[in-house]
Amino acid sequence: MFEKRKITLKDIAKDLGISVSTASRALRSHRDISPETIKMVKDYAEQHHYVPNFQAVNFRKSRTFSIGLIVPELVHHFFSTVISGAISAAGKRGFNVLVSQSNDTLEGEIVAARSMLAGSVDGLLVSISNETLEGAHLLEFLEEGKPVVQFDKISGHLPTPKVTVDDFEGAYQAVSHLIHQGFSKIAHIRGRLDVKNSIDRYEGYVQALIDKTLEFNEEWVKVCKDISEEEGYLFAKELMETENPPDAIFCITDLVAWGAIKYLKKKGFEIPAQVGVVGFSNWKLAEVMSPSLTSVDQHGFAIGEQSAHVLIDLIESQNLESQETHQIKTNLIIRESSKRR
Amino acid sequence: MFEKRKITLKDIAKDLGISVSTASRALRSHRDISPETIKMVKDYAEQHHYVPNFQAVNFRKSRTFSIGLIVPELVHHFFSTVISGAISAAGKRGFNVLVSQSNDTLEGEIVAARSMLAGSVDGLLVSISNETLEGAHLLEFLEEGKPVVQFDKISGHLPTPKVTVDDFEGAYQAVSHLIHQGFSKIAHIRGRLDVKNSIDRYEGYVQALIDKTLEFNEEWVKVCKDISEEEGYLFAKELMETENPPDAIFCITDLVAWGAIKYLKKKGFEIPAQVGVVGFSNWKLAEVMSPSLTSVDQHGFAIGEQSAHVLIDLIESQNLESQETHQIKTNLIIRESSKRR
DNA sequence: TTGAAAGCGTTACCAA
DNA sequence: TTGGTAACGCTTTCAA
Repeated sequence: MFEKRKITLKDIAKDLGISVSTASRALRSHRDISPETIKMVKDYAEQHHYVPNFQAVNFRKSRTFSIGLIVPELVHHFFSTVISGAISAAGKRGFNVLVSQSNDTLEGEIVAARSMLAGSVDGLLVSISNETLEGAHLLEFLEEGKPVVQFDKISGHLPTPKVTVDDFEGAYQAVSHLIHQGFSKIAHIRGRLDVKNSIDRYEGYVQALIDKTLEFNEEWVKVCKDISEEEGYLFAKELMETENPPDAIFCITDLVAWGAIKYLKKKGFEIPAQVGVVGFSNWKLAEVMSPSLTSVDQHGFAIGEQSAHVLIDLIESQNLESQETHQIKTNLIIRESSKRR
Repeated sequence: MFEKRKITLKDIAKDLGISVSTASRALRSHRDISPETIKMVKDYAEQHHYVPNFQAVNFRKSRTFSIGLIVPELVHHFFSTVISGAISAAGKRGFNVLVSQSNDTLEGEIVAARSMLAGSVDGLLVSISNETLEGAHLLEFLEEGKPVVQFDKISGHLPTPKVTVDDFEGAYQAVSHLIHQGFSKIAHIRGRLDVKNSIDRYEGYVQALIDKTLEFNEEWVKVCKDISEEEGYLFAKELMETENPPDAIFCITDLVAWGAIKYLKKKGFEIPAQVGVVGFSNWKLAEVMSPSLTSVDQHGFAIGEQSAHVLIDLIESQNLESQETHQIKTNLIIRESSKRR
């Protein structure tokens, strides 16, 4: 019922009695084709709905005008925001985005990377999995002349540009805010010891305490493995059951904060009167939980946009050496869980 | 520093003193190539890390082994779940997924569709925007011989297969549950009058009332335009301020339910003691809000998987005529907001 | 069992 | 200003 054969340059050339190369050049308004020929060819193309076969063009130029994007998890507010930003920026520059997820495993990341490397993208945007160390599968891109840009979760081992959240500054602001609200015994439920984001947030936390000459207590720092709600609950319990409990908790993510708040509510602690809580990420749930959660917004959309622009710049300049780091500023969103005054 | 020229079939053929066609066939274990030759070629390929150039293969076969996926909104729990399912299923069948969003506008959908149609995908998965009526830009895919599958938000005008949530049944179950919990004056904050999902949910709501011989009251039905938190708040207010207020509200989405709950809490109504609330979608926030929200889970992952399978089946069978509808069952998740017994 | 050659649709070089 | 031709890397007849 459907099916309408597409016309090619050859058809145009034959019908117009010119050569294929002339037709090709005319369509691109090449400067040494006469205006008359150009007009003739363009008119014909228009009338016959000529559409260039991009597969052929791209094959010829060995380009795809697509970029790959690998995230640890797709169903995740922050990452879907980043994807949205990347697609928006890439689209404006004529690139499609091929999306995949690693499920935060090395294996998954390798599978995703390989399926993209084999001729379907011109470059890669990646937020590495927790398990990624060497990243040989990512180096392969560079070896093939395809640039890679890392964002958010990055590895220092890979010689690529990076676009990151300013985790240090975000944490610093969050903790400073707590101090400003009158909290003085501030705990931190942090992420893994070997992940850069969680290290930076931890350091921002420590620096804020130092700058305001507040007590730093080793026992007030808890280390998550999964960054889960359950861990938030558990560590809040551990923190509050000690001799010298904190009066505020700065959590590595909103989900962990939600677990902590669940515990605090259950035990009748008043938030923020008795205990203040701050999260990180500013997901939708921060706004919705009760009490609403003060959180650090990571500007995911901007990160996606910026990453895509950096990558496409490299693709277009054939630059594989760049290792610039771009830091995106965070923004503290103050809500009920920490507001005392 | 990097850059390692890829070897091609021609290189293999030359080095091994055979022809390109023999090399090509040997690699695919073609049945009339001798076992010895096959082994020789494969060993050589292995040693020299031969990777076929898929751009060339795909160009030759006019295939891309990619599918397009257009959703109204990317930053949305349901849609990101669907995307995740589609990528998972497509990956298993050797397809990459090119993702884009329409921002729920016709214009956006057309732009996204066009950039994919021009030779970058073999078929399209689409959940149409609110503004899409005729869908000429989608028919173009069929005209080019590329199958289209609609999911979730669908248009009856387009002759394509469809994968949908069983909205009617989901709503029916939700309302039946409320009735079973002892609620008898059940209101409905519904979606637009011209959108199929919201019509189906409305009809499920009405049918449940009829089957249980409960009162249907025209005044208890409110129509959203944006499906926003604000509308939930506003309509809950309108409903509760009438002479004869309902004792339960079934909402078109969790976000609307959250708006309604906000109002109810503010006015001191006890949930679910005085007013029961049920949402639809089962986002993360349903679990997190207080009280936690009973909601209809839509199995987004299954929808994504199923849609991808249906599409890839059509691509591989070259079938452009199919218009089957696949309904995915929903699942009611019962939480505090409706549990009376 | 193997090879030669044509062809997919385009671009780009070299001649005319 | 134009045309012929080779080339991109592969698959697929057709012949040998």
